Amino acid sequence: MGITRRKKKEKDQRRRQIQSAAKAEFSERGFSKTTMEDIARKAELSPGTLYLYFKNKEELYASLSLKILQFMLRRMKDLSRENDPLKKLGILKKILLDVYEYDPLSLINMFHLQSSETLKNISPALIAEIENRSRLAIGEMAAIFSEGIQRGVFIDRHPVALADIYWGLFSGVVLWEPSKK
Amino acid sequence: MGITRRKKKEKDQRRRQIQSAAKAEFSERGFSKTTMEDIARKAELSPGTLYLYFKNKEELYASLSLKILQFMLRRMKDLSRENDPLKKLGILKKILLDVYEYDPLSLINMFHLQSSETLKNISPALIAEIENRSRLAIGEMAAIFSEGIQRGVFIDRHPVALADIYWGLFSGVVLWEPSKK
Amino acid sequence: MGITRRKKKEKDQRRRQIQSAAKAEFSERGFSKTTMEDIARKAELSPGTLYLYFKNKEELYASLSLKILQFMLRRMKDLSRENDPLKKLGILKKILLDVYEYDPLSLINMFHLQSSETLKNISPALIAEIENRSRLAIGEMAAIFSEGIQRGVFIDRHPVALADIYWGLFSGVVLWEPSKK
Amino acid sequence: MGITRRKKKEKDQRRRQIQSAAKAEFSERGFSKTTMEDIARKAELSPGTLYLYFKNKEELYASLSLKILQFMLRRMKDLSRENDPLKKLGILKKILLDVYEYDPLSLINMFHLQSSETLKNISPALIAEIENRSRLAIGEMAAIFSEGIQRGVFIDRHPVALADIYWGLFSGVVLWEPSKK
DNA sequence: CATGAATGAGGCTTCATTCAT
DNA sequence: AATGAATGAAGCCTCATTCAT
Repeated sequence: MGITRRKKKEKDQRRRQIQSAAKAEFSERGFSKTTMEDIARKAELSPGTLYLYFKNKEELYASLSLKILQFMLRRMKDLSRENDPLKKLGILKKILLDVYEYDPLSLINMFHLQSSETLKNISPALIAEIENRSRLAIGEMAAIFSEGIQRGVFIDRHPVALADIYWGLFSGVVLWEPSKK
Repeated sequence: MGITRRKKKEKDQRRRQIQSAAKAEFSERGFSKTTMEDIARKAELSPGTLYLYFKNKEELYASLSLKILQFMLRRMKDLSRENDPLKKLGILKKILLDVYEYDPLSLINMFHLQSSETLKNISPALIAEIENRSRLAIGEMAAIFSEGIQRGVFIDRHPVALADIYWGLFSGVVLWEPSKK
Repeated sequence: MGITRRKKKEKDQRRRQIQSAAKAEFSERGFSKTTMEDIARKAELSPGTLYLYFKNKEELYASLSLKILQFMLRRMKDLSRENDPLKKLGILKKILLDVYEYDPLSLINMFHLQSSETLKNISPALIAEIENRSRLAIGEMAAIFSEGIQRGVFIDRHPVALADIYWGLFSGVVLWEPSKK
Repeated sequence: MGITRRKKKEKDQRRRQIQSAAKAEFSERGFSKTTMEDIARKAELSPGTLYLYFKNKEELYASLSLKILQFMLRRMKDLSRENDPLKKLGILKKILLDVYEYDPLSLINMFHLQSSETLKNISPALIAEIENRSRLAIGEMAAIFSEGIQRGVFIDRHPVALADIYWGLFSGVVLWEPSKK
């Protein structure tokens, strides 16, 4: 089934091509101001083609979040190899920076997705998957703080709150960065 | 001129009424997803009336940023009364928290304005004013770091960069907050 | 409240103006081939205006059925004044012809609505109302046959079936009529 | 020419396969709401293939009418063997019922074709052929009435009008039937 | 011949903005 | 000044049709 395989590969390639164009456009103009035609033009495709790969505009947008979360979770595997909470925090910092470098635009999209309106046109399955991975990521971070508190290395606050703050600080810097142009 | 004065007062009052409604709606749904009719309904006015007070949707949006920046700059006057860079930083923290408490929604809108889409329909004059005030605020903050570095209290990095980071952290926390629902 | 009253009247008038244009266009080209712009042009309005009076294309279409059913039911009041089943049948024939003459186009639309796809964009309330009235009309007809059978004037078949047949014959002639051009 | 013959047979077979799928889909959802992909899926072919057998959607639709008309005309040959107008009418009734039973869906499609939207994309040749056969069928029916009137068996009305009415009643019942669900 | 990915025209609908009252 | 009905441009999306493989 060599042909089938190649077909699949080309299809995946096309998907990525669209996602790449979408990422650039969404990041530059935001979700609402970006038109499907903008994305199609950037991807050098016709508008109709986008719909062969993504059910609608919102799913295309959300798919970008999924990608970056996937990458982040993969990298978070590293954390389990380290024991010292402080060092874990260091690794976490490194991971977040890596994620930012790997794909700053997607990251920004994700923050927008999370901090903005409920995107009601996204299929429940996709939403569930994103929420699931988000929870995993925050949970992973909370675990670091939880352990640090237990060992008396970090101050005693709710671990999830600490993870939230850390995350908030990071996203603040990330969001602020491009606005300086 | 008593009547003229009263007229002016009523007009200002109406303006604020609209801004207040706009603030709430923009914060909840974001700029693009908020319709002028949403705002009019919330302000208990008709859509047409909004245009008697604001040239268009974007200017109404931008005017919210202006308001909070005004407040912030007024509060920043306090900084000049203090000499010690570390204490100044403490006061700055206090100011930022005050600003957040004074009007979190406007603040969120402002961060969105800065970090997101290019609002090309805003009149150059208004943009200039916002940029000007933003620069003033960041400059005020940079001055703190600059002084601290000179006195050897802070590490030696570019003061504006430090101010940016501080500001980024702040906005990160502010923007992250509501997304936790 | 003279002004309010006048406003209401004008609004009703506009609704009818749109329905009238829609009726003509739908009858000529059928539901799917008729565009909202066609209707707007015929009504000498802009496309957007149609949506101030009807939620969407399907509701506009369905509203035409409602109108004709209303007329028909009003006319069916006459039936109760007559006792003889055969004469009732005569009156019924007259009513159907009146309905056809009153508004042949709407009648055709209604048959298309009934005999075609499920129009899933119609609000449940409107669907319920149409179905309710349809049932009333068929019920009224069935009652005639039921009585006629009891008195031995009509052959003994299920009254609703007879009503269906009668209705089917009538709609057959009605549908056939315009196709001869 | 055995191979050529077989090829032709396979081609015909494919054509019928498509028509069969089209018939089912058109009957269920109507012309406009049925997509070429719907039909292709039902026929277990790809959309592109349909265009190898039919010039476009409308011709595919119209071809269904042609088929049933062909069948009807073939059956109408029987009429010439009978002399008595009343008996002819009985045979006609039988024929119409046969046609309905032979292929109710095509019949419904045909009535829709005739009673609804102008199908301007159909090739003039095909339209001509359909109209021709329709006229033949109606003519055949009119002949019955004509003869019956001459012999004083039927009331004296225009024979074509009588044929139309008879045909209208028939189509009414046919179209009404499925709408009762 | 068959495929099915790609195209792009065109339809429905929303909403910022205007303007007659 | 205030209204709110009307406008019409523009966006999302569908789907008949084509064409390279």
